[in-house]
Amino acid sequence: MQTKINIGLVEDQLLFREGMKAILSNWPEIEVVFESADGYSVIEKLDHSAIIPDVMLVDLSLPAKDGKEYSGLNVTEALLDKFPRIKILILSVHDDQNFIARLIEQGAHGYLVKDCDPKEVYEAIVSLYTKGSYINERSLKAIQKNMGNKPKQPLKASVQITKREVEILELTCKQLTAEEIAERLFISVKTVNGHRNNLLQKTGSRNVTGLVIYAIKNQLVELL
Amino acid sequence: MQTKINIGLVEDQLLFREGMKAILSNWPEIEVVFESADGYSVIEKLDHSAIIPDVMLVDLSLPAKDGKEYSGLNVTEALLDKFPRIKILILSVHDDQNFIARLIEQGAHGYLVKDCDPKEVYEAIVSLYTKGSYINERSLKAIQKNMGNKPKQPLKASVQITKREVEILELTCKQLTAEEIAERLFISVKTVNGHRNNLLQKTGSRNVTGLVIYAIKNQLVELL
DNA sequence: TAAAAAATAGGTATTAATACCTGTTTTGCA
DNA sequence: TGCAAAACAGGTATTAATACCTATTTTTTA
Repeated sequence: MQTKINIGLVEDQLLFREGMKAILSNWPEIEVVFESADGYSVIEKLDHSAIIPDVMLVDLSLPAKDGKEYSGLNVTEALLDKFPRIKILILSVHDDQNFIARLIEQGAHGYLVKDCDPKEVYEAIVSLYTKGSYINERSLKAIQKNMGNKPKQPLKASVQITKREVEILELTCKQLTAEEIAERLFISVKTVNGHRNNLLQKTGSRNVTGLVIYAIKNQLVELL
Repeated sequence: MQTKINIGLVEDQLLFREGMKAILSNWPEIEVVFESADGYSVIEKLDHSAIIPDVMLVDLSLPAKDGKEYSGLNVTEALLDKFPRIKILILSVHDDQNFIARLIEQGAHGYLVKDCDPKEVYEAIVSLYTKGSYINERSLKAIQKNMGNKPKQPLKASVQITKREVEILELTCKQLTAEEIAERLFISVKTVNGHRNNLLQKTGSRNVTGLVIYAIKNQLVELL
């Protein structure tokens, strides 16, 4: 009779969450005791939760709310700060070496691609619970490659994008020019360009291309 | 003793696929008999498959290959053409009314958001099997809203983006200017702009913003 | 209610992108 | 091997975006 490993899920898609629960139910020593569909209420929910999970599976690309970011990264930061005993396993659709390295550097205890085998998830969870971390081959390579590779920019400055700026971003993504946006919003072109310049600053972009990518990555705009 | 409903899954993420199988295993009358991680091999796999599924769950945003598109949409088209008896249920992360309407117009028999309840998936499958379609409230609204709303542009012109154009797209998404791309590829700025102009034409975009969005939507570039 | 943040608007340059052309060379395929 | 597509490159304008500023008004929040 061993102790159960308590799992928490932070993932916006209900289907994926349910699927994960169904998968994990194959291993009786694992139990999902916490769930959240978003990042911004995780800490609050945990404060009112009877059971604190041992391992938290966090989706990297959680949707933003009101222009504020609550990505898996932010959740990781917050968890490390408030619930340092919880081990964090990042789940992501992406498989970027550079990114994995930075994530682990930030404090995540493990990283898995959503395309991985269910068994790997199990192994990762057990490893996180018993050893405190799970570094698979890919992650290890990622870390090694990025070792000493300074100048490391901060992964995200965790900047605050204002409501108006999100509007500008949305219309920019709809291929409107600054002039058209100005007309649409009944403001001066100068103002629109001011917002754009601020956005370029805040997001560390060089041009609209960067803004669009940023907006999509941080789910500030709808892609379809 | 009733007949089993044979299900096929077309979804690139293994975890999601496994999760879906686990979820569906709750209903004994449903069985997953076919799987594909991509869109371009579905027809071929079906040709060699002993059991043809009754209902095919297709992820809308399947990755492209070699610049050719094989989205859920293309799979739908191909399936309708070659295996018209298979009912198609589109799964998507997005919830855009306009898009749902067009998808159903294209021949899909049902549409579900990935954020839905597992029970809804079951209901949709049963409905597709028994009635041949599954239109929930949202989908219905979407269709009604778009009824008669001509001028309907084709959902996708299914244009062919060349290898070089994809390169240009990738570098453009990395925020390089035309001049920088020219340097990088050892070609003239004029050529780069030529490619860009062609891309604008082919994708029906007004500016780089449109190109970036197109590239991401069609997964011609990596987002991270 | 005072201070901070956001939104507004202006000026002045420079650089980049886009819209039209024309044409040649290279490459892949039937 | 010959055709078609792709890649290449040039010219000439025009429009849009970006990089710097400064400064006022409105809104939010502590």
